[in-house]
Amino acid sequence: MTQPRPLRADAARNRRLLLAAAADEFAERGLDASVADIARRAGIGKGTVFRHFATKDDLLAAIVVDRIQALTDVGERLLDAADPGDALLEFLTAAAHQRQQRDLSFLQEAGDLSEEVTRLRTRMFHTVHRLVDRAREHGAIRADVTGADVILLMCAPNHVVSYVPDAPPDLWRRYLAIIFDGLRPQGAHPLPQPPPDSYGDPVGS
Amino acid sequence: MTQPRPLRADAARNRRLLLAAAADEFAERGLDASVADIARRAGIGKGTVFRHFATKDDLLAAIVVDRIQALTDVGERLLDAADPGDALLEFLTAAAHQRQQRDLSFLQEAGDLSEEVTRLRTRMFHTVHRLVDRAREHGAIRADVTGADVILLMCAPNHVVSYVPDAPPDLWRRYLAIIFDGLRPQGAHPLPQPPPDSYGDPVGS
DNA sequence: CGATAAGCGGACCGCCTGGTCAACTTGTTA
DNA sequence: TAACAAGTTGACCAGGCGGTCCGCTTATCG
Repeated sequence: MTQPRPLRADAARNRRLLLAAAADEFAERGLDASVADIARRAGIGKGTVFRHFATKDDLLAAIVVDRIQALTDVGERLLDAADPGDALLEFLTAAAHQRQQRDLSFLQEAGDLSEEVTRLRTRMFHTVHRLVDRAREHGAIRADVTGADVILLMCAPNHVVSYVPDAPPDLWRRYLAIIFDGLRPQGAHPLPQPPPDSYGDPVGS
Repeated sequence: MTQPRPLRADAARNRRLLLAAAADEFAERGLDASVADIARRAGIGKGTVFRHFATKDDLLAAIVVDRIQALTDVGERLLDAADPGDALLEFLTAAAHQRQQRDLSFLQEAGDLSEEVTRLRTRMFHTVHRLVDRAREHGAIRADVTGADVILLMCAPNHVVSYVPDAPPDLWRRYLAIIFDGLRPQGAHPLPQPPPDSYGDPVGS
């Protein structure tokens, strides 16, 4: 069902170099990183990039799929943690940690890259909803925030930090802590607007 | 000291159309909006754009200067409000409100556009620091957050909302409320990282 | 080893971008 | 109204982009 013939050894090596270089380049320069630069960084020709991935978006999708996959795994593993509040915080920490480089908006902006990305993202959103529901039932977060809220806020710590030049690598933890405090029930003020009704919601949930 | 000759009537009109079109276009498409599109939207020729502003960055700077100016005015007016906590919240509301369209990162990314932008931005940051200091002294926000923190978090509500397609125009208020709750002293957990030491800090303050 | 196809790479293409320019139009003023 | 400077414009340019292609290299395997 998958490829009948395995990659040639050098091709496999180049593919790894390419993915690593692309991840770095996207992380540093954002989505506008040029294919030529990525190829140069990987030490391969530009043509080789397009042999491995038909378009630049396909290359990006491959990286994004990887990240979403990893994050979903973390989330699902945390679903039966003892303390649901800690579990949610840990999940958000993992999410921000894997994105600690420049804000890529990996999970959000890359929405329409491919069917696979969409599918995996939906699955990840589903996991977040369950983590949030558990935390809410446990009284660890306020009653009026939803999974969609958390999904939207998930990227904020990285985004915030991206503005400060030469930021210490763990600065995002500070803003995650502030935002998470805003999600806690203690001292919560009523929210002025309803949550977005469908964003990030698994269909029918 | 300023221009000896006033603009011709049609030129002034075009300038206004241009600035309005550019603001809209930047708001909708972000910083990548093309000069040609802006000109088309304004109903003028592309050459005319460059007669009014030598470069695309100059055009952007003109808009940014305007926004920063307006925001600083709001902030300074709020400096002697009765309730410093409310004043800070109101300032953040004004900041998010003026940026309620697509996330432009006006204040942050546009850092090096011109000397004037840098100067005005520094002045605005100074105002924020004073608002935050007052709010903290008044016990309205937690002791461990700084002006730099608030400056960084200022854009987060807009950024967060920018991910949801067809968001209700006031949705950002919801996330501003959550983040502001995270800034309050009630139920605050200690922050894991020190604040950025210099970002947004007026020199020597 | 020798044959073969998988893999490689850089010249090349079309497109779009920010920016220039010289011919043309028009508001202003005496 | 006449004359001139201020303003307008779209064709044009160089540069960079994603993507293609074909002659060359090289890993693989009988």
